[in-house]
Amino acid sequence: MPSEGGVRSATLSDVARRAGVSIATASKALNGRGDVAPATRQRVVEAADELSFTPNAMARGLLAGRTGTVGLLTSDLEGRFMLPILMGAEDAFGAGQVNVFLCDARGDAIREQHHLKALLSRRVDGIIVVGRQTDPRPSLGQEMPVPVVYAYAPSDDPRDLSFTPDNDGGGRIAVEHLIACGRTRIAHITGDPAYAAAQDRLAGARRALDDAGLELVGEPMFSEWSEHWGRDAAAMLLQRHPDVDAIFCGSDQIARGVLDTARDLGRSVPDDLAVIGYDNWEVLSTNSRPQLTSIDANLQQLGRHAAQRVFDAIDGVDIGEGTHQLPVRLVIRGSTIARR
Amino acid sequence: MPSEGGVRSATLSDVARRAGVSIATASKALNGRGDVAPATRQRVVEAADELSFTPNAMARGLLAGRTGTVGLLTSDLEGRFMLPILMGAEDAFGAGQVNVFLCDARGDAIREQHHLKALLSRRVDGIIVVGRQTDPRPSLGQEMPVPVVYAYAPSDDPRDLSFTPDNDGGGRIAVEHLIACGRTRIAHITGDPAYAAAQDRLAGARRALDDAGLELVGEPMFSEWSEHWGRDAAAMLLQRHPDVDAIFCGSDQIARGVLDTARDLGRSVPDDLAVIGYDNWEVLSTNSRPQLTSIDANLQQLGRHAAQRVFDAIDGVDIGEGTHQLPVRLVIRGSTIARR
DNA sequence: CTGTTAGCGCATTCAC
DNA sequence: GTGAATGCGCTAACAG
Repeated sequence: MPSEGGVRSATLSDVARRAGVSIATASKALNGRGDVAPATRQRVVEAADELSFTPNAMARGLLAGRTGTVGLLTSDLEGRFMLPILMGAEDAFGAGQVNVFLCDARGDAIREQHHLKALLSRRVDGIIVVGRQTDPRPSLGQEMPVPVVYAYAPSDDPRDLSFTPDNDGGGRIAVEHLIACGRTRIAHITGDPAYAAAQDRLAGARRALDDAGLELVGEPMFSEWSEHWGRDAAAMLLQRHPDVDAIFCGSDQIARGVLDTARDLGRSVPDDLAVIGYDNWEVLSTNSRPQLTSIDANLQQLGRHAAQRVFDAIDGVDIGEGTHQLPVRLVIRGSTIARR
Repeated sequence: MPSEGGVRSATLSDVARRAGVSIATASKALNGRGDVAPATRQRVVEAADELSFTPNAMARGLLAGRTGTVGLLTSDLEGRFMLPILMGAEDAFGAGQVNVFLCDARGDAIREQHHLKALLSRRVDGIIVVGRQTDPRPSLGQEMPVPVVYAYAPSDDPRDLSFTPDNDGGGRIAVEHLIACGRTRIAHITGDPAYAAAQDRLAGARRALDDAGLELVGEPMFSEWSEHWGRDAAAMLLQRHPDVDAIFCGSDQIARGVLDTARDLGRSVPDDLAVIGYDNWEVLSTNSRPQLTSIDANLQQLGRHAAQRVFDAIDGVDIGEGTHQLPVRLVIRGSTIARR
């Protein structure tokens, strides 16, 4: 009878009655508060056990003024960015201490407003807003009754606190790695130029090239974040600039497409052509031939950061403001350095 | 100052005072309960607005005996199966009415117990347990104070209610499709034989072959759910049985690997060799050359089902028991039927 | 050491 | 129509 919602959970007064003490004493005994005779405590604990008593967090929260819950407001349907962040947040909160309300707004502002209202009504102690792009998103406003931290997609209001990956830095270390591998004829194939991520990564790449006295081979190629585009772009690129010796790709998907075309055209990777991806989406990056070197945005750490700040704010610490770009890291695999 | 948690949210009595009425009247006015003079209601609503009053869901829940929350207890780190289910659940709950606590146990039983305790303490109205395999998982037990529904991974206790995709049916329709495409020399490459999913899909495939008076070409090839295995297995298979004209793959990842090898060996897909995947993981299935025909488990619908049942149980309806296999569907793309 | 009292924010009787 | 009183389950002062 899984539907058996019938057996009302035991309350503290049930426990107290069974242990033959007052409800206050029972409370103290279970929470280790105040002075309770060991024998009494023993009796109370046993009674609680027998009734499988579980304290009502709502009643507790009502009194304490905090609920021990946090809202995660997202619009990342796929969860590709949201999930690592969520896991990081759970880590930071120390499983069990804090629980997370997950709300998916599906990219709809109305729905987001709706969810926000619900979260506030539930008196969450804080809110983490997770976007699916690194472009700034509308702020929830300064009038929030609880601390708000933005993750991945920063707020467009500098008075808010936001954490976002350092895409510029990512572009830079990607190209620095290619240069360190001895490459000098480097091209760039990336996704939708309307994305800040595309522009930032390109800017970082350009700076690294500049520092090395190099230039991008051809113009950066923009279109969509797909394998198809990676294949087509690589074909065009290798035809027009056969002397290219490395391609920095704006995403792992694009890089997979590039690898495909390279294979079709008989260009050997990495000897003849080095390829580097972005995002380190493991299902793509570790299953290609060769495996993809990529840039990892450390999203789990980003989630931990965001959660930590929400935590601090709850404890009354001032969490500051502004958009903070968190460091990314290079994950080297076979597409840039040959295995021996 | 995003840390500004200072402004204690307004309470109903704040609203009442400002509107010059009693707290009881304010409550009725805002909830449309009882008879309140239109003018009075007007005043109360305005006061609530000015204070941006948000009712405290905890206080309300304490009184009502239900919280309007549901726990989603998962161990699917990637979220590949969990997320569609979560979205389906949110749909069924009608955004805003019910909120979901998401708990990731990371496949650790201790952690799961911990989270379960927390959920019960929060007095969730129901729990959905989501696994990452279709193998039966340990039941949470029959003594739960709230309704529990299992999704994707069924409970090992038949007294529980579980929803899982019909893998046998999936194997069958996959092979039926291949046969309908005129294929007769069909082989099977799949993942870890310890997975029920692998065995069930194979069983379904065998039944379909049987019904058509056919047999699998060679033995089913088991190993891991990866592209690498798909590539290696296909190479072995095509060498030993060059006359194979179709391959049913246990996952889209494996199918991607198979496509790679087919291309390497100059076997044209789908003319020369039809390939069908499983899971319809779109990032893989829609980006291959050609795009992958695959079996979609309708996970979002599965999530909606599970949520609906939890809902029913909350309303006192008996939700029944047993493991229910939900229908899957065939998604036809270019890897089995040539585009014209 | 233990029990009594008050109150967190709200919805619901039941008098007026 | 409106308001005073009651209690959901719990913890924190206090008094015994």
